[in-house]
This record gives sequence, structure tokens and C-alpha cells, in this order.
Amino acid sequence: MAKIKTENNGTKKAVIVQHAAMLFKSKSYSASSMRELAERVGVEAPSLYNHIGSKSELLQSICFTVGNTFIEQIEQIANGEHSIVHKIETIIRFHISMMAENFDEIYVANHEWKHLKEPYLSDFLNIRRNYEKRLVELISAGIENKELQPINPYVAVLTILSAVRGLEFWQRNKKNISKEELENDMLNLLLHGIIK
Amino acid sequence: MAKIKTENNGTKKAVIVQHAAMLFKSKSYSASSMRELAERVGVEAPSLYNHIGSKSELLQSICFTVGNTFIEQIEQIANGEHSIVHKIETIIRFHISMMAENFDEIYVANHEWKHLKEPYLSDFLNIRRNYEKRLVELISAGIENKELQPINPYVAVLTILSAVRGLEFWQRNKKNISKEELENDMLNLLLHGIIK
DNA sequence: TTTAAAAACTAATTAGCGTTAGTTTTGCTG
DNA sequence: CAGCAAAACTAACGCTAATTAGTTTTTAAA
Repeated sequence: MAKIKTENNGTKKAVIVQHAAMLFKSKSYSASSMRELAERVGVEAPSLYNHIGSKSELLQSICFTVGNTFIEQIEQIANGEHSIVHKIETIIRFHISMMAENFDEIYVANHEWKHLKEPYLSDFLNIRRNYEKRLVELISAGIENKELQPINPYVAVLTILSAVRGLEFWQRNKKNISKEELENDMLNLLLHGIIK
Repeated sequence: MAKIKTENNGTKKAVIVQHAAMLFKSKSYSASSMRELAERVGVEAPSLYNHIGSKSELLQSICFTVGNTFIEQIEQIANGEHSIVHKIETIIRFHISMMAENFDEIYVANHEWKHLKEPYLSDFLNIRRNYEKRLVELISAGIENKELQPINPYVAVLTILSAVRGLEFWQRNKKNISKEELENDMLNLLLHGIIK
């Protein structure tokens, strides 16, 4: 039997991945060294290789965990029985929650995916395109049934995704504004605009 | 006398900075090597040092050129005589134009600034905070005089800046949508919302 | 055509990287 | 407590990075 488990709640590999996400976020993937990662984990660099295959495998773990989480979620929401506007609202709220609770991984998936190696790079881009496509379909359906304004649905998706991604800046100023106020104000702005 | 000028329109240093922006954008700063930059410029790596001081000086040039351009522009717009809504519209249109015409430099300034060394890192962050502060003031004034909805002005700035930054994704799909349509639809969404 | 600076080149230095090999320690199981 | 695998360690390899030193070539004005 193995004794790979660690104090908290997962395998040692999970601990390493979590530290990798924090490190990659603060220094970027290329500027992060396995030696510094090891130091943060509390071992020497070569010891990491008892648990992981390579540096780039760490990036893969992070990017695909995030990507698959969002794909699963949008499928569940899109198949629901609510109005389009309600579905979009639910998706935006989900993004904001993920940003609050899994900031490191999401930041890394958003910023460092280009350092993935093939075929993982292509796979990841496919996941992302797939997610955007589902969102475009949702918006298009909303325009067709007159729930939404007749704007280019791709522009709408681009704007919404960029706005929620921008919450990474909020993460640095958390103190000044609560998650609830942020969520409500951003939803209000995206749904109803800034003009009175 | 010197013969530093090159065929196009500037110093050889300007040519190197331009190539650096393209390289840093596609590979990230840390993963870009001076050897590859030299190859793109058409010389051997050590020859670059006849024109520039260091790799990080290239990043500084890019980031501060972009930062100062935006600061100058917002000062000019904010001091104008138009309504708040018109000023905000002008600023958003300026962002979109800059994104279309100086994509490489803006992308690098947005994504790679964290590799700046002190004191340049602090200086750059000050420029950015300053820009955001001016925008918050503008939005606050618009809320006060009832032109705008009473939402948290910081959230509004965050959302607007993130939305225009997201235009980098449009850059990859330029063919499918014109700059004019994009500009009008995004403005419409941010000003009036997505709901009919 | 001479001359001197600008800008290219080759070669080398120093430092850090991811990773592997080989060995020792740790800690659970029987 | 004996045995054994998991997981730590030290040492080192092969490579690539930014940059410097020293030298040669190019360029253009006098």
C-alpha cells in the first residue's frame, strides 16, 4: 500500500500542482523554476519527480482542470429550463465564483496556456473554442426570441468573457468591495448598460 | 555624423523594439531569447547591444510608450467640454483604435509588465493606477450628474477596461467582423446593456 | 583616398535551467 | 523488528540563456 496522502486532503501531486499554480501566477510559467517550486513545497527539486512527470505536465493539469470545469458547467446550465437571460446571469455568476475560489488556477489557465506543448495546446484551444461556441449559440437564441438586443453575438460573448476575466484585478483590491456588490453591479452593467 | 537611420523611418533601436514587441507577444518575455530576436532583426545576438542596453530595457521601452500614450490621451479627453457619456465613448473608441493599430506593444504592456525590474515596475504600476483613478473620477462625475446609473464606479471602470482589453481575441479573428461593427456593438453593449 | 566612428562579427564567460542517476532515509506492513 | 517500497537526498549532466571582450568590416564625411 502507498502512503502518498498528505495532511490536508489529497495526493502529494495535488499539493505540488497547487503550489505550481501560485508560482506560475506570480512569476509566469517560463520564469518559474523547479527549484523555487521545490522550495515552496518543502523538498529538493529532484524529489518533485517522484510525484510528477515534468514541469509542463503541471501546466497541463492546471489548464485542463479549469477548462473541463467550465465545459461541464455550461452544458448543465444550457440544458436547463430557464430563460436565456437567466442562463446568462447564472453563467456570469459562476465565472465570478470561480474567480473568487480558484483564482490561481484560472489565472494560469488564462495567461500561460500558450506554453502548453502539442498536442495539449491544440486540445486546450479546442476546449476554449467549444465553450465560446456554446455561449454564442445561447446569445443568438436570445436575440432570436427577442430577449436580447440585436448585436453581434460574438461581440457580446467577447465582452462578457473579458469583463469576468478582468475580475483578476479585483482580486488585488478585495478589501474595498464585496463579492456581492461586485457581482450585482457587473451583472447590472452587462445586462442593462451604464447609462441611466 | 551617424548613419544610424534605417530604410523605414526611425533608428535601428526602434526597429529592434518593434521586433521585440512581436516576439514578446508570441512567446512571452521570459521565453524569448535575444538570439531569436537577433535572427528576426537580421544580425547576430551580440550586435544588438550596439543599439540597446539590455533585454529588459526593451520591455521598458514598450511598456512606458504605451502607458504614456494612454495617460496623455485621457488628460486631453477629460479636459474637454463634452458630456460625460461622450467622453467615455471617446475613450472607449480610442482604446479600440489603439488595439487595432498598435496591437503588439499593447499586448506586451498588458501581459508582460510584471517582468519589469524595479524601479520601473513601480513606475509602471503608478501610471496604470493613475489612469484608472482618472477614469473612476469621470464615471463618478457622471453618476453624480445623473448621466449614469448609480453603480460602483470602480466596477464600471474594471468592466470597461477589461472589455476593451479583450479585443485582443478579436485580433485573431479579424476577418469575421469589421472594426466599425465591433466598435459600435461593444459601445452599445457597455452603454445600454445586452437586454432589449 | 584616407580616416575614424559605427556596427557588425566570433569566441568566451558566467549562471541557471530541467532533468537523470545513484544512494540513503523514512515509515508502513507483516 | 525485519523487509521493502515510497520518497527523500546529493551530485552531476547537457543545454541554453544574457551578456562581455576583442576584433574586423562597413560607412560616409573630409
